[in-house]
This record gives sequence, C-alpha cells and structure tokens, in this order.
Amino acid sequence: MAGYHHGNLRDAILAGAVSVIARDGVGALSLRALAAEIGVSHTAFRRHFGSREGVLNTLAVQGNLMLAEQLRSSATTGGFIEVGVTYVRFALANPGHFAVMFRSDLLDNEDPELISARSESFAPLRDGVRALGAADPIAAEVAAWGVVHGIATLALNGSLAGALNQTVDVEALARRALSQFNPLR
Amino acid sequence: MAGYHHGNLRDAILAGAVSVIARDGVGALSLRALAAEIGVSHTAFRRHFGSREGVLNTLAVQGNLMLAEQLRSSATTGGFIEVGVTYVRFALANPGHFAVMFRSDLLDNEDPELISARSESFAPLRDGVRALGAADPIAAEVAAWGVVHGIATLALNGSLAGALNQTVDVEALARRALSQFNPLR
DNA sequence: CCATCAATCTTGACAGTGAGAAGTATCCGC
DNA sequence: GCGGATACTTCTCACTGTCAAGATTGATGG
Repeated sequence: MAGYHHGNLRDAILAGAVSVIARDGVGALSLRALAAEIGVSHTAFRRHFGSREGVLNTLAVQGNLMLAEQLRSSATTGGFIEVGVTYVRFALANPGHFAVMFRSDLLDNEDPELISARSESFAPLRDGVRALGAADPIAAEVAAWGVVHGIATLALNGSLAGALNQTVDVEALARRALSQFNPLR
Repeated sequence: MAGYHHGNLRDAILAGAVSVIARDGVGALSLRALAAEIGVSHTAFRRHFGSREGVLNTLAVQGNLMLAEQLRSSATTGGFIEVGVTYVRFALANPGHFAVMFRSDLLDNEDPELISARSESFAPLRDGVRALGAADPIAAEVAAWGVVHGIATLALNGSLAGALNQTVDVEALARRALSQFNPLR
C-alpha cells in the first residue's frame, strides 16, 4: 500500500485535481498537497505528466473529449438548442474540467492532442448551427457558441446569480436565452 | 528617487500589474518581480493593498467602473447592439482588467466596492435590453450578456481564432452575432 | 527652527510551491 | 534469479506571498 507502485497514480491525480479545481479554482491546486493526500511523494506525478502544465493539459483534453461526446449524443435527439443546453449542462456538471479547458494561459496550446480534442468538441455545435441554414452562418455559429459559453462562464463564477440577485436554474435559463435567437434572417 | 517615498506607488503597481496580466495572465503576476521592476521592496505594496487579493480587487473595481462608463456612454448614442459591441471592445482593449473582473476565485466578492461597481457595470446592458420590450426580459438580458461575454472570453483566450481557423475582426463579428438576435417575440 | 507623529517604505524570516538531478525499489520478461 | 525497464523517493533549489518589527520621510503645530 505504501509501496513504490501505487497502481493507478495517474487517475488518482487527475481525479483529485479535478475535485480541487471544481471546489476552489485552478489557482488553489497544489500538486504537493494533492500528492500528500494521495500518499505519494511530491514529485511522483512527474513521471506521468512531466509538469503541472502537463496535468492541466491532460484535464483539458479529457474535458474536451467528454464534452464532444455529450454534444454529439444530444445532436442525434435534438436541435441546436438542445446541443447548446448540453454545453451549459456539461460546464455545470464538470466545473473542474471546464475551468481548465479554455485557460490558454495555463496550457500548452501547441499540444496536438489538445488541438484535436478542441476541434472535436467544437464540431457538433458548429454543425448544429449550420443545419439551420442561416444567412450569415459564421455569425450564427459565433452567436450560439458565445451565448452558451458566456452563460456557462457567468454561472460558474457566480455573476449570473449576483446580477439577477437570485439563485437561478441555469439550464432552463440557457434554454430560454437560446430561444431569443433567430439566425434565420 | 531611491528614497522612501515613491510618490505614486499605488498607481505604479496597478499599471504594472495590468500590463503583466494582459500579456501573460494573472497567474504570471509576481508582486515581488513587479516591485523589483518598480524599484521598491517586495512588501511595499502591502500598505496600499494589504494583500495580493487586495491588488486584484482594486483592479476588478477599476475595470468595472471603466466598463460601466463606456457602456453608459455608448447607450446614449446607440441601441443595445452598440452597447454589446462596446462590451466586447472594452474586453479587447483592456485585457488586463477584464481577466480579473470575473475571477471570483481570486477576489473578495464581499467587498462592498466591488459589489457596487459590478452592479453599475451591469445596469446599462440590462437597461438597453429592457428597452426592447422582449416577451421574456430576463432571458433577453441573459442572452445578450451571455453573447458578448462569451465572445469576449473566447476571443481573449484564442478560442475564436482557433476554431474559425483564422484571425478575426472580433468587434465586427460581435456586431454580426448580436444581429442574429431577435428578442421581440 | 524644531519636535513630534503619522504615513510610507525596508529588512529579515517563514512556510509553501513547482522543478530538477540523482538515487532506490518493484515488476516483468527471460 | 537475473537484467532491464518502470514507478516512485530524496534532496536541493529558486521563487512566491505573508508577517512582524524597524527605519525613513514629510507634515503639522509650537
């Protein structure tokens, strides 16, 4: 148990990191503290991730792949509104991953895995909007992505509840907000 | 010059911090390095800001007040689309401030000054949307705020350029995206 | 002119952080 | 049961923000 081989240190670190980030933000993530909690030395993670940036990159890739799958799945049963709602739901359900995925200042943005995962997660939203046949498809894409990303971000940092001065059902709110939207002319 | 009284240390720290954050993100801000660059000791900032959080809080208040004024100003000459575009323009023109304003994990969100500045900056956007007389005013507010905030965020972290696979005129794009918007029914 | 006093900045110390080099234990194929 | 590859440890380093205590300066009133 206290031996040299933990068994699945890699996953333990990722799971622990996600939980800390979800609770207190990525700035509060101390790999030393996390290692102590898991019961390994403070440099054990280096074999698996290289550096702190490596841990965060892995989380970002993971998050984008998870998001991509959920978006694809909801695209088969619903229209672009459901895809958008799924985007927001993912962010609220996986705050630890979401908090890292777009933090280009903390990531190695040249990492091919990350680039690939990102394009994979953007595709379903783009395709859902394209299917609407808007007059200005790029504007429609950007608007749709912007709304759901903005709502997710503002909800996670407490701005939505603060500005509306109440606790809100973010998912329902996202659906209503997406309905304000009329890309067809 | 090398004396005990700098003259305007407070503003020098704020200006330096904003510039570092704009370039490399808030995580890259080292108060010690900044103090050395300015030519004071590494604890000189404490008299003015108390702690690192105090510096960031001051920047967040400052940013919200600047944004509030620009939004109010554009509200007198244009409709809600122009107000929205101004939101995006502010973010791009003041990335150092914008990067801090919504980072509730780094701020003292109970600070009365911050609370007040935030409500001041949200008001013009809310009022601009309200004037449209949408059937679901809250959804319209959230949608409008979400789009501009999402676009600003995605543009600043490079996601927009990455996904669209090109450099983009974000301000023009924001205007087109806001036009996809139809809160009246 | 100068004595006080508050405001401003410095010095020195501390615990915590990520990174790196070098070493040690365990597992697996043979 | 040997040898090499894999997984982890130890020790050290530079750097960070915070804190307590002390030094310097500018302003105010006698």
